[in-house]
Amino acid sequence: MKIDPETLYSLLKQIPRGKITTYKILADALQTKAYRRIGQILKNNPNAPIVPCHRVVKSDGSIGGYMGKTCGTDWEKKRTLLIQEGIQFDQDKIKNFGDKLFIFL
DNA sequence: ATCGCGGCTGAGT
DNA sequence: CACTCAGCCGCGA
Repeated sequence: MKIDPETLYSLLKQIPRGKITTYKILADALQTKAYRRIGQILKNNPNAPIVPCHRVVKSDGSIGGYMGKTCGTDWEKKRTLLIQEGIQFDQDKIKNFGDKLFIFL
């Protein structure tokens, strides 16, 4: 089954400031296993402004990548951006990761 | 149709 | 805890 980008974007937009989510969660919310597919959509995301890709991280708490050209190529800046969102970083991993996780109910 | 790749994940070593 | 391997889905060659 193909993933509906709109659905993916909708979920991302629901993420409140200071919260984050993972590919796994998104995939689960979409009822799919195409974790990677999600990443590819994000990098291709035509809705960069409404899709906070930087709020999507890997399940282990690291950023992962999100090098979408519309999202910016500066990985380091993203980390800083998240910090401004209220997320605390431990080197290249998120601090209190599980606590910041936003689950789609 | 097959192969390989990509912002990955989970289990195993 | 760090690294490796295999599985997952969609798309282009």
